[in-house]
Amino acid sequence: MNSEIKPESEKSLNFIEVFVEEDMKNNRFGKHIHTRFPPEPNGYLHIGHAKSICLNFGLAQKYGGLTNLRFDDTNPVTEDVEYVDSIKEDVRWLGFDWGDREYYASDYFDTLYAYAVKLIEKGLAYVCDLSVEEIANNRGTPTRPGVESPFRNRSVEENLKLFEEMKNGKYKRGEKVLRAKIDMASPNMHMRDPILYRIIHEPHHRTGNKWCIYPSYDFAHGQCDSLEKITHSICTLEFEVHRPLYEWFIKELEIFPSRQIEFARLNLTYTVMSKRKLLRLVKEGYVNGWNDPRMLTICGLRRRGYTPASIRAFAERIGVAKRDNIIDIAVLEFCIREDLNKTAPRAMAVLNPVKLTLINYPEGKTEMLKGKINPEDENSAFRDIPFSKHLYIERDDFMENPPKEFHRLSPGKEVRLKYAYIIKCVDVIKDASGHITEIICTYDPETKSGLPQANRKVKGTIHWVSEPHALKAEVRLFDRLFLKENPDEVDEGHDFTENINPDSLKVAEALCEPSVDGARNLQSFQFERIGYFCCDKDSTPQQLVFNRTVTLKDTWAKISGKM
RNA sequence: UGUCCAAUUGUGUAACGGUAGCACAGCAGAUUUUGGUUCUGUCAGUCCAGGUUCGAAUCCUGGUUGGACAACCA
Repeated sequence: MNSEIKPESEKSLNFIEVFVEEDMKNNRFGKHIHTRFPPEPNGYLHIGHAKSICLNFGLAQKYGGLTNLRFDDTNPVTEDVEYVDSIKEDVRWLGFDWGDREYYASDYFDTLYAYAVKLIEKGLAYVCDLSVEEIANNRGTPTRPGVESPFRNRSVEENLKLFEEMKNGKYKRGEKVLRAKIDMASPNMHMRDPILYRIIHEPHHRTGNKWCIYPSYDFAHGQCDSLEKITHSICTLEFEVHRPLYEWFIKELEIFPSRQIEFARLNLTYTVMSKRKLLRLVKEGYVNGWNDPRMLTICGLRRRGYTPASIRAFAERIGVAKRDNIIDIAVLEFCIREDLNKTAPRAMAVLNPVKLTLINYPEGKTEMLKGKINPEDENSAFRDIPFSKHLYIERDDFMENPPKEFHRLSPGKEVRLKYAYIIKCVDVIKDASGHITEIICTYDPETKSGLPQANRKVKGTIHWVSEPHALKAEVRLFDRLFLKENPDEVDEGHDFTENINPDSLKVAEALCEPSVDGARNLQSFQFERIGYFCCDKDSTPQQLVFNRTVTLKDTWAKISGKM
């Protein structure tokens, strides 16, 4: 090894990319790859799905292939078109395009039925009359072999007849199932005569009443991959034990040999990820719906102000591997700050106001000051910010008896009002209970931004808004939904809801500079020195509403917290 | 008392028998009209025990720890 800088093309690969490159080199699938994203339309997509979406679409992009969107809709009991639409919207919003390759497992029901018949004819599948309980009991346990079904050795003819009768609706749910005939003593539970078809007298969101038997996941997923000529079928670790079955079907059905590769699903600190728990948060009213900005659903993140680019960057940054992982939520927050810092227009807003009056500034005068819309952008345009005698500043930016580390306003001290003047506190007015109601300052006209005197050193710079020009806005201050890194860490008999943060949402009235007027839904701003905020869909011209996406890094909070 | 999978700084992720690197987080400093950004520096790691080898995070054996698997869910 020498110290040469590695070119981009030699950047390290994740283990899936290693497999793909090996396969390409060995010509396993020819010169191209083809992936798929296979959601079940029974819930909303979350950040964990985003990882999978970025992985599947990202791989295809990298190696010049295509990605299909395929709905795994083999269970009409739980699935619905409502979810199909939201899933498509979310994938598209994330920035991925599946072209015209929108497929459904239900598109293949006829073929799947024919595959089942083929297995019966080969003597590899049989109709079983055992009840749910009996099948479960006969399956054994991971450490104890199962026992064979008494119906295991029916003739091919009888199986064919019975299976057709199942399809024709002759039997009720639970009366019969079609099972593969593999090995009831296999150490792998999934090989113990798995169920291929079950009877469900329920209309399907796409096939209506055509079918009353539906294929199981194992009998549908892999075959759909195969029918679509998917080269690399990427799924999460819990399907690893299904892989022998996946490959058994490919072999016995003699179909296109898609390759299943498993990776570790995403976990994040201070949140829950399972569909079941997310559903409870919604159903039990801990949050206001699936798109509540505190939810790590794609639609929740969108409403919170996360951008597609930030989520893609996150997926890239966390990597892919097979070991269980818990990603620090700070990584996600870093990614959105990184993006918004470069793109979000700046504005000043005061969230917790206290009045400030400039005694030597003319009453009734208004000046228009200039502020860069985005200082990160060299070519940034300017915005107009009105200034007057009567202002509001952040209550936290004033301290009567400050420690020496405090760089803001205090009696007798100077501070800069951003884009405006250097001011000096000369008096403090309090009410009967000692609560500060107004801060009295003088301003130095020589220090207006742009003037030579403005370059004078001062300890700090604070934001402000002009009282007569301020725009009121509702701000929704979101914080993490759970108090513990691992919300599932609870005492016996309790559950994760115990760890919900009671202060995950605080609503305040902010006073904003006029440039935020007319903000559109999903439009992001940086409220200077505070954080990134995004206009909510509840916002109207009469009542602006902003969601706090994430705070700015707050070094002062860290310092003051230690004191 | 089973099968499969995994184990690298606090958290992720590289290193494919040859200098343990990168990112986030932390800490310290510089710059700054955002206590933001940016920049610099810094802390900190190969689960354990054997073996193979000139050389092991990497290969082998045994252990330990964690995870998955016993829906007619996916």
